[in-house]
Amino acid sequence: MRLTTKGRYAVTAMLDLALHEGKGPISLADISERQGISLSYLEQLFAKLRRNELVHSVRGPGGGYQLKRERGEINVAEVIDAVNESVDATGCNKTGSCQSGEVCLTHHLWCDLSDQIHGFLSGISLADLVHRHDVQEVAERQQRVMAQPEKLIASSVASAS
Amino acid sequence: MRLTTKGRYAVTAMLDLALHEGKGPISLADISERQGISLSYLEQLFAKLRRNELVHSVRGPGGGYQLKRERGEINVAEVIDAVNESVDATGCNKTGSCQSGEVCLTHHLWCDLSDQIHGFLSGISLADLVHRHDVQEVAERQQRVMAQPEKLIASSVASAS
DNA sequence: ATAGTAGCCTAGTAAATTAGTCGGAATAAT
DNA sequence: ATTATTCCGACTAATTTACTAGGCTACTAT
Repeated sequence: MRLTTKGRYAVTAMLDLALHEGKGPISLADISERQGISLSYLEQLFAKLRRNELVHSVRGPGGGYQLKRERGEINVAEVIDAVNESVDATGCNKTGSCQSGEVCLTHHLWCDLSDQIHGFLSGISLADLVHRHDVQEVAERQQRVMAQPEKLIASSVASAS
Repeated sequence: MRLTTKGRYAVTAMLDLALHEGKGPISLADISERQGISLSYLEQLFAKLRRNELVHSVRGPGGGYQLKRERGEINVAEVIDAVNESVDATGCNKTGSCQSGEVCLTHHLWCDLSDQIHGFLSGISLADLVHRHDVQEVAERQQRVMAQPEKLIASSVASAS
């Protein structure tokens, strides 16, 4: 099991889409700016999200991405699964062949842990996140920063040095 | 966050120690054989476990390792922490500086997930594992295999090819 | 004393993964 | 036609994993 920036980026980007729903397709350039994620990297992640039928793309100018399902029908676990291949904590992919064909001493423990994590994350939808206070606060801050083009340039210069 | 064989090996090895408690120090060679983990790799893991005061070592012939605390007083979370540095799911190490000094859109979600995982794993002690049916079954199987030296050689030859 | 058994320590390494970059299509709106 | 965007493939530096190799140190049994 691994949860790195890859999965975190995917969830963040999907949440960004959910927050700006109803404004037509959202371009990856917008998400890149707002969330501070490399555009090319986002492209790779969205290729996987699209293959997993989580988003729908519109090409050409004014194009971008939209959620393929309703916000309430997409949960965090499947977003991570889409880019990461599973939040499984076992080494044997739950097959039980961890120690030369047989289950290892701790196999069931990792199965339990996997269930725990999956249960937790699959119980949280994008709609749930949109309604959270902390998410709304951060989203508002990001709106304010986007409205100040000078600050944007200053911060990108600072991060480049 | 990452949970790989590293953390799994550590927990498995610690559980092996817990299962064979009361028989004096257990050598890493024994654990290596029983659990199918490379001896040199075990040495590296146990160096960390020792630094974190989870095990106590006895050098020289007949030496090995013993749990430093009672089985009921060592939980799975701290074993993983010892070799892995934390089961933290955030990218900022819970500092909240994920996006140029400020919290990112999904910071709190990862904090919640971290708490969830830590809560689950810290609630399971080595004693709990020792008493589980599935663990006892696997432990008995490992005892039987160890009692058949020919089979051991045959399986090691097979895995080497 | 000394041989042998263990733990201890450092260094190296192949393979995989991460988090990107780069360049160039294909597509659609103006 | 130009431009904005998704799409696609190849490449890469840095990091991590899961090891191996080899030598040293402490201890015990003989």
